[in-house]
Amino acid sequence: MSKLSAELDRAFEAADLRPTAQRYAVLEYLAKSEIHATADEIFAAVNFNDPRASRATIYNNLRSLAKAGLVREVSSEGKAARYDANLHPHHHFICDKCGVVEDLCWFDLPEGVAGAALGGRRLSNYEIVFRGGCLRCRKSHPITRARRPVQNV
Amino acid sequence: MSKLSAELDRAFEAADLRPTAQRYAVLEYLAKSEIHATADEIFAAVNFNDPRASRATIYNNLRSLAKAGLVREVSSEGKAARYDANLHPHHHFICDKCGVVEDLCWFDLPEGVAGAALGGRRLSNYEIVFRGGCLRCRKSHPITRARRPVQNV
DNA sequence: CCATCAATTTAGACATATTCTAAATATAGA
DNA sequence: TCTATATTTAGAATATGTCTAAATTGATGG
Repeated sequence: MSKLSAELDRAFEAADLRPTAQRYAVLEYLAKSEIHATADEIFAAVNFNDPRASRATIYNNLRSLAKAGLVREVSSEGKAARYDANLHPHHHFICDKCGVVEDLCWFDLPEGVAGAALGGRRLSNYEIVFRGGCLRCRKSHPITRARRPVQNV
Repeated sequence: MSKLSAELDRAFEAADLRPTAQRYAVLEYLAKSEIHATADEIFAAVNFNDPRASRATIYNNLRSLAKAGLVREVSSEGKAARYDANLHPHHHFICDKCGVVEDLCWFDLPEGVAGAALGGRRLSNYEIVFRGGCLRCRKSHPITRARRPVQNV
């Protein structure tokens, strides 16, 4: 794996976005963190050592980064939006029980499976959101099953 | 297509959820409406004729219905959550330009494509979220294209 | 190095969305 | 009917997100 800082620099370069200290800190935190943080968590983390970003700046940067495709807002059960660095494509898994959002390796949909459903719409990207029991929750409740069986995928 | 009221009755029955007047009205509205309404829109619609549901009740019922799987919270770019009746499985399409959320016909993932990505996680369900230009927006900007081409799916 | 311009940041006020609370009401089952 | 539980309610309280106007920063050209 290449060094994170180099990867972030490349991402800013490719997106043609000024890597200001605050904006960089937001993306860096999202790239390092596993938790798909809320704006508030990002605010706290970025300012942990040294208060140097206001709330408005966190929101401003989340928007500019999202617009550039470097971060993604992920489906959040609660009310606060959760954000995810989007440096590499990936799918998501959300635990029904504990709500954790996990990244899954990317795989393409096989060619042709979605064409009919999409009709004539122009497609720019897609992601699959899986739900079920995460490994941690499954361990504590090994016999839990989906109410209706889901086809093997 | 069977009558909606019968379908709603069956859904409540299957979910073992009391079909109170207010709860029924929320699900009925979501099932009829195409707009993936916010809590506030549901509140306004349900009370249009006759004020008979408070905001708290709308939220309470959205939660109980979501927990039972009869409605789904769909990814909302803005801040107010949007809800969708989930009586039949379907995927979603979100327009990059106008933000509209459209339902797409369901299709299964081909067997085996996701197994490796899921690891040992227990799967209860999944959905695919596609993004791009809806038919209406495409019509007004026919030459728009994805910046990086997306594989045909 | 300086002047200039546009982008960014900031604090805090503001607006909106959601949850909570405690009392009232409705419903199912005995 | 009686009882226990679930649901509903209005409004207060909280959480989340946006806006504003002034200050700061960084890039560019002279």
